[in-house]
Amino acid sequence: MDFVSLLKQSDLKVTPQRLTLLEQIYKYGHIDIDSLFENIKVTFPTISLATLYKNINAMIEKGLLKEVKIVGMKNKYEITKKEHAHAICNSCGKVEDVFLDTNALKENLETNTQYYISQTDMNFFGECPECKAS
Amino acid sequence: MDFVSLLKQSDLKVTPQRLTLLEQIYKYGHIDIDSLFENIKVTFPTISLATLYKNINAMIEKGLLKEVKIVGMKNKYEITKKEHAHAICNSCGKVEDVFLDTNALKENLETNTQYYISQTDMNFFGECPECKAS
DNA sequence: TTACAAAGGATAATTTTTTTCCTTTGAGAA
DNA sequence: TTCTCAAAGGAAAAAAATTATCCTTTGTAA
Repeated sequence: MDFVSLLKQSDLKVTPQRLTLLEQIYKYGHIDIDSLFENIKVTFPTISLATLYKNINAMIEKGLLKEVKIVGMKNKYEITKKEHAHAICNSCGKVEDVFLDTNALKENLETNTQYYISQTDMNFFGECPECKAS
Repeated sequence: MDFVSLLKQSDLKVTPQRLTLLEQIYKYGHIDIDSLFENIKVTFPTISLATLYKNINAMIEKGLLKEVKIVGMKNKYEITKKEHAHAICNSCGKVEDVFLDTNALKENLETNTQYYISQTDMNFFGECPECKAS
């Protein structure tokens, strides 16, 4: 993942703090501000929450990151990628990306409501295979 | 809508504040804490935000209310009803309920991921018919 | 290199949500 | 109907989450 180019394309300066931030989000897939803060402090002990928020908001504005809102959880952040749904395990709390074809449903909604739909945001809650087994 | 029975069934005392709260949420469909506060203060000028939060949280816990999390908006609350999606207009900010058959998609996800899915949460963003026209 | 806008960091300020503590009230028992 | 008391309301404070301010540092392009 070439985060340097990603930042440059968005007219954001390439700083070591930002690279680490992106690496951590990428590594965890979905991460909230507190875990992110804990993880980044290992590399940058003096970084402040304010810097994290400023960077996250800048990157969301540029479309580099997306905020993931899930009922019952603190907001998480993810690297922007092809539109996808989230599968969330109610037992272990895991959040996974799922790439589904949602076109039929979208068109269904469009003909029903006369809305024009440009984005979707879907969360599926239940039990992951591991938790189901135990 | 019989909010008195609804509260009783949930072992929550029936207070005028709670009835007004439920009536307002019902009336608006989806409402955030600030609008709710403004509206309820008309009837109960001394009500406090703390009371609203306490009641909303109690009702969410009892399953009477649901928190609606939409990217770019403050959390909203709705009366619990049959599972449904939300259509959100990016132009005027309107949020509408849409009842769709999401079973095919759910089963698709289940066979793909081996998750067992018990609830879904779907938001569709775009333009409502009115904003499309203008 | 140098210049300078942008980013980082410390701190304070705001905003949002929860807790505490005391008063009031709904609802069942007497 | 009155009494009792746990639960609810309200005021205030506390805690948690987010944003703003201000000064120092740094990335980047000339």
